[in-house]
Amino acid sequence: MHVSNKQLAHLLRSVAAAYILTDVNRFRIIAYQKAADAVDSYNQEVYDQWENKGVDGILEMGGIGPTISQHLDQYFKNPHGSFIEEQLQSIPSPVYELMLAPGIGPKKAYRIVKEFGLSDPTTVFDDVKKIASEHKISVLDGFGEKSEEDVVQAINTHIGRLDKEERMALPEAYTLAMDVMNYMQKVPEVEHIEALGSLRRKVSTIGDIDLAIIAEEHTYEKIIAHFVSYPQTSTIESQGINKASVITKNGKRIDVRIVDKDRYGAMLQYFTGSKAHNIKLREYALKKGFSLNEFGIKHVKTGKINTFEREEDFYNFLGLQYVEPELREGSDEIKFAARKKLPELITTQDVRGEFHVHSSFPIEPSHDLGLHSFDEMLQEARNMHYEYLAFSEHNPSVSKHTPEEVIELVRNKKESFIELQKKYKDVLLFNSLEVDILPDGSLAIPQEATEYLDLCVVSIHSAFTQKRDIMTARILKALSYPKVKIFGHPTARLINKREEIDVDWDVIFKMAAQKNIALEINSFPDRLDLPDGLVRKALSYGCKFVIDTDAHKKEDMGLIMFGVAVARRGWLEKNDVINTKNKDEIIDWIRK
DNA sequence: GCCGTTTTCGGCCCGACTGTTTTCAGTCG
Ligand SMILES: Nc1nc2c(ncn2[C@H]2C[C@H](O)[C@@H](COP(=O)(O)OP(=O)(O)OP(=O)(O)O)O2)c(=O)[nH]1
Ligand SMILES: [Mg+2]
Ligand SMILES: [Mg+2]
Ligand SMILES: [Zn+2]
Repeated sequence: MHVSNKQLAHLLRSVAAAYILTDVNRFRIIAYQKAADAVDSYNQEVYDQWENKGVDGILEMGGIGPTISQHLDQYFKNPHGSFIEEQLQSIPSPVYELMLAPGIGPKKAYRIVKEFGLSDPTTVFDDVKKIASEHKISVLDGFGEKSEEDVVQAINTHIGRLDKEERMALPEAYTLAMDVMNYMQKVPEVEHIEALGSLRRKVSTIGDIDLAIIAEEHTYEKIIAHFVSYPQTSTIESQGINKASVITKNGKRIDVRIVDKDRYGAMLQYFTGSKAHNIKLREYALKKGFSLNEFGIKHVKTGKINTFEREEDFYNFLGLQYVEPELREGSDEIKFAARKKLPELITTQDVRGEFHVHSSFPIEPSHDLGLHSFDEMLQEARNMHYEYLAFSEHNPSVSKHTPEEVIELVRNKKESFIELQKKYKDVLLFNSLEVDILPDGSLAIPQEATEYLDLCVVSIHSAFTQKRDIMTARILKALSYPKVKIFGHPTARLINKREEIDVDWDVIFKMAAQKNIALEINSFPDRLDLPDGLVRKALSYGCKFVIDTDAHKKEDMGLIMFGVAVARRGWLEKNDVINTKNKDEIIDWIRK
């Protein structure tokens, strides 16, 4: 039976909880928690990996070691009677559910479940609320009036989140962050405010908003008081001297940390994360005799503390290259930084054009047409100082046209480019299409019509759930047609809406590298496809990439920054990305 | 349970906040 990453992470956290409650070695507990974190941040389905490569497929992701991999292998084959199931059975199952409420961990959950003999995980939240309403929790050892209220509040927060997405798409997160930052800047004592955490690392989905503030120490109290009074606050999770957290009416958490200017560098480092990166960095520092925290670097022997206003100096002090936030995921970036071998990441300024925008040209496609005309899109390209642009509308609908009509439509488009190119001498035009990869791997366009194209983007818009071997063969076939230069939004995922296709990426990447077909990094915030993890994998096969916006209106062309963020998170340098090249190099690439 | 250009054994990040405590455990970032 298929196990989703979400279920798997919960499973591993449950084992960790069972171990906490049975007093197992604390580092073994941490190993299970780390494994759960790794599953959460992995952008392929671990179960699929296992299904096709076995234990090696699990080990490959990093973050899970040989023992847990073996246990998972056994669990996936048959959970009944498996080691993992056995561990879980030592604790009543409602504990694992109750733990999901924020602020309730294994110990509190167990205490309550045990005391009242709860046995049904499906009703545990209602059961506990009922018990609380009868004030039976406050009389327990270690509990009181306030903590009884907090339990109910935690359950309500959890339930309130159930029908919402767990993680925000980037634009939503930016909007929320901006709103809070604007609100905080009403306090004149706020010298600087900045979004850190996953937002600074530009992760594709954002769990909460993390803000760092610079201020003088005597103003902290005033600033914190202002923060928790944010109009959208629903509950104040915590309110301390230099940090506070609230949950908004939409169920979104906002964390704030305040620090003085002299120590901001260390705070930037800590609060940008990721957690895995921080732990690896701290372990690395310990070996060199230093202990790190969000305020500075302590020499363990002498106790001397160094402070840092700049984050770069913090890394350099440890003998490391500065690590760009997008690389701080706790994979192997610290090793590279120690050897001064980190990549020089691509920037938005490096992008000189793109290959996937939709115009309103009446190509009569089976999917959606763009909103703006060639002219309007080209004006935008000019504004962005692009040197070239490929129009890639969806192919003309094959069900509504004869092959001859399709050929006619494509030729019309090509002919209209002649005048257009004269008008826009500074932007080299390419006649392209985004062609459907049909379920059998053939392209939704007559071969003759492609003769009028300079290139085409091929992508999947149907039959997303084919089995891995069929899907792999389908894509290989599609990539073998002439004029195919770009594999568009390769996984076809829609964040929070549609899963990635299941395919043997090793085979696809090998073929793409060999045939000089670029993998698209689609910048649309609900796609971000290829996902960053696969970008890095493809890079190791020598693949090349294009960063496209898939713009359906001119304003969408500004989304390119999101695609660049994915590229950076995939460790790409300028040279790995085709649309950083000049016109002549592009023409060469298309001919190859 | 994991892992290795100083280790295959012996270490493993570090601190803030809360409630119920008379010194701390639990939970979280
Ligand atoms: N050293 C250390 N730092 C942590 C730990 N937990 C969190 N942090 C730091 C690094 C995180 O990026 C930062 C913000 O924490 P969050 O829980 O908000 O995580 P992050 O923003 O990375 O991901 P998110 O999208 O919110 O799930 O705080 C920890 O256990 N140890
Ligand atoms: Mg966060
Ligand atoms: Mg946070
Ligand atoms: Zn598409």
